[in-house]
Amino acid sequence: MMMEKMAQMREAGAQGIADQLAMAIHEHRLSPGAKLSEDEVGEVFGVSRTVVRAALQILAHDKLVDLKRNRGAFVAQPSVREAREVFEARALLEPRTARSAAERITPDDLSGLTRHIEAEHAALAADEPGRALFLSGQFHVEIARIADQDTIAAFIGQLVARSSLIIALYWHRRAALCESHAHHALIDAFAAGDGDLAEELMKSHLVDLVTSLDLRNRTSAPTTLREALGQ
Amino acid sequence: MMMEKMAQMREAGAQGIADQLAMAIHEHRLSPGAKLSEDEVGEVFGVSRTVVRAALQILAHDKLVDLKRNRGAFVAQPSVREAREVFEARALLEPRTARSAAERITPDDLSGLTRHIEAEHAALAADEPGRALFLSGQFHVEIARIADQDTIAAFIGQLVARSSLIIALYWHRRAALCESHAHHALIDAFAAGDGDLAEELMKSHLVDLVTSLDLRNRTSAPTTLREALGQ
DNA sequence: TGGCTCAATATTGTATACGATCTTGCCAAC
DNA sequence: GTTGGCAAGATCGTATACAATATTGAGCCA
Repeated sequence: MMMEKMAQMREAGAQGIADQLAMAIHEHRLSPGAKLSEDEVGEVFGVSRTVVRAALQILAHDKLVDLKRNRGAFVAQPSVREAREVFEARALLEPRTARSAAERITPDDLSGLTRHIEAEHAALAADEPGRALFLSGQFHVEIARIADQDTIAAFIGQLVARSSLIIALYWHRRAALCESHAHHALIDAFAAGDGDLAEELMKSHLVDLVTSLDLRNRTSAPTTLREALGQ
Repeated sequence: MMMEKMAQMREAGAQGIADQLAMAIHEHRLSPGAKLSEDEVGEVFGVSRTVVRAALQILAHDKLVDLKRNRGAFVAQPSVREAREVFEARALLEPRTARSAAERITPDDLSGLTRHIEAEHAALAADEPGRALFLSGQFHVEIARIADQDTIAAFIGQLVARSSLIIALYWHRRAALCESHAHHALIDAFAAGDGDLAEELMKSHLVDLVTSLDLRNRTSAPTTLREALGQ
């Protein structure tokens, strides 16, 4: 595991560093509000601030970090409003994409998805809930890839990553197993080539996700007193 | 007009430069395949390569420019496949967003949209078809803003900009007036608060847009012989 | 004359240096 | 004791310098 990380570090470059930071955020190893100092990140990855800044800009564009002028980069803290918007966008994109995937899925894709879920279970068994969450998100991206829609897949990838931040901030109900069940049901629909069912399952899966959050309008006051203890 | 440009230049910074380049691309003043040399752009805007690189990265992330390692930045040349994907994504996002907009539009929003269309007509009358195309695209973004969905609006903004590149490459039929008519019809639906109609109109408007393109699968060979005269 | 190698040039990739801005802690004044 | 300002430190924003890579043209050989 340590060696794996070292190898990833060598493949660096701005995009590589951004990918690793994004994964750390996605796996909840970096919490919302955490400061990402340019010097510190540069030291960790063994590069200069120039490339670190490029990486942070990439993450800022994906709304995973907030870039505050002359103050630095911080892991983003999506507002309640932003959280609703993210899931609204997912509700528009993912159900119809799941239908397309069901209509054109191949046996290879299907076994790939199955392996994906198995990896997710393994992560849970290994007591790595962050990694399980990441894999659970990638499941959604994979569906878009199967639907042969790279552009939509890119959007969903960004929305899924932001969803991970939203979950870190607003998670309420325990529903890890529920997630897994929904994904299994989707795979069954894919295997049956049932587009209608896949679309409907994805739709309700996303509704379940939102329902598992606590998006009551508090956390809007905190802005006044400097992130309200967030940072 | 010259003064306006100078003023925009002063508000620069990486995002400002990216915005201006994006608008130039959107207005077809920069053609697909055009090279954006760091030194040249830096000289034009009076900044160093550092900030130019940041601007180009922003545009690359929006898929408006291609960043080729050790070769430079070029205005993107979307493939036929990418073109189809962009309009597929728009078809998922925009009709339902238009419905939401119709359901919550205010009189101020409505007059704003009307002024928007008038500006588009004025640009056409002034023989600035590029600017008219840009305004026509912003109309779609404005609808998402009226629907109170900033996240979706950002996606649509990116897709609209890429659509402008696609139009530059694959435009076939003259349909400038047709566009205008579709937007007028949408405004009427908004004024009537008719969500069903707005959704349906947007759906067919997007279909019309795709239909006006020539997306037959040629232009995949050109890749071989270096942009095939594109650059 | 045609093709190949290699050097010269140009452009990007990265690091470092310097200036600007913000934070923070201290001290004085009320 | 609290508040205000000021100075020292830290961090970011930008410019510049140098290294790496790709392109181009000339010269050489077949």
